[in-house]
Amino acid sequence: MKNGEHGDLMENFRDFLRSSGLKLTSQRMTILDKLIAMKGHRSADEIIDILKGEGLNVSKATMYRLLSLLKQSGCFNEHDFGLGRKYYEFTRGKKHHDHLYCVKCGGVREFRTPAIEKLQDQAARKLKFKAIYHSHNIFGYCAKCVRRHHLNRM
Amino acid sequence: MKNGEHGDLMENFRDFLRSSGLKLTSQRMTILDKLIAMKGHRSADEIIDILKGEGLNVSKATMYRLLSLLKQSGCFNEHDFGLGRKYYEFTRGKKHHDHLYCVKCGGVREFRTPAIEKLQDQAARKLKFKAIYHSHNIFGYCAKCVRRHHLNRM
DNA sequence: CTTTCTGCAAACTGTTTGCATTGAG
DNA sequence: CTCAATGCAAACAGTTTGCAGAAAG
Repeated sequence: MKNGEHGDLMENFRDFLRSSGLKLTSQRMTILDKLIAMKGHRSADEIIDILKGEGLNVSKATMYRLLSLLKQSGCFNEHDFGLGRKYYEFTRGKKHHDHLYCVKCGGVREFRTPAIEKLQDQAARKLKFKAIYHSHNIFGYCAKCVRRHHLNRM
Repeated sequence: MKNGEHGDLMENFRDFLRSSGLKLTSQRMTILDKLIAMKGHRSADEIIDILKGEGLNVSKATMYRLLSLLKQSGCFNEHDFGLGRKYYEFTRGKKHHDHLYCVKCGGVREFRTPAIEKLQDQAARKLKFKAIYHSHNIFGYCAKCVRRHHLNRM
């Protein structure tokens, strides 16, 4: 039995599989193991490539099916930044947050502003709109890229 | 010469075409004419279907190319709600706004909360992130669908 | 007349699905 | 043993592109 967030993920996901009558295969264990190691926001193809680099071949079909289960189980979040592909992120039990996407390097950073959530709930309520979830993304240049590419004066 | 927002759109877009060395064809005029009439947020396919219903056949290629130009010229906005297709909306000179998307009927409603924009700018600045634009979407049930489908107690 | 526009079909990208084989419980 | 997991290739949806003929400037 593994420790820390690794153990948590395994346990949560195993519970989810059991209660859905699904199976925890050795391949799923191996992939999950590596998914935790690669932090951050990744697309399905990126993940497959990284795994291949580590000597683990996973078919697209299997990858997409696994990501779908991880999303359903709540272990992973799926994000759409409007770039034609989806990005997946291990929740690590984090609270909901929004994203800053760097258009230069593709890096993703998170931000959390409870005051914004409150205001947006108010806005929805005022229009009698029953909100379920939201997606709030800011696009621009991350600190690193601003420095590296002299974008200060833009 | 047409009046009101129609005339404005035509003039803006004509200027854009001229300054880019492009041509204002009769087909483009006709389509723009009808695009103004169909208010709201529409996907390329929806637009093509509506036009076909009015006896105007436009190929996908032409539609996508025109939408791309309308976006570049600033006459139309393009939105991605993470649904696998893009939606286009005539700007009508409106200020930037965010969206409420109804997962039941697909309807889109706008909201504008300057306080949120301010807070999000602050959040970005705090992380030394140079923001260019953002997209903020709330998903849920619109007032009509809540009433119609008795979703009050959800 | 030169260059862009248009429609068609083919290409492309990310994702999903059908099917035969493999493997977990 | 039974039902789910896997890999492969084919299918899919939205969008883009190459090309030949039509039309704008």
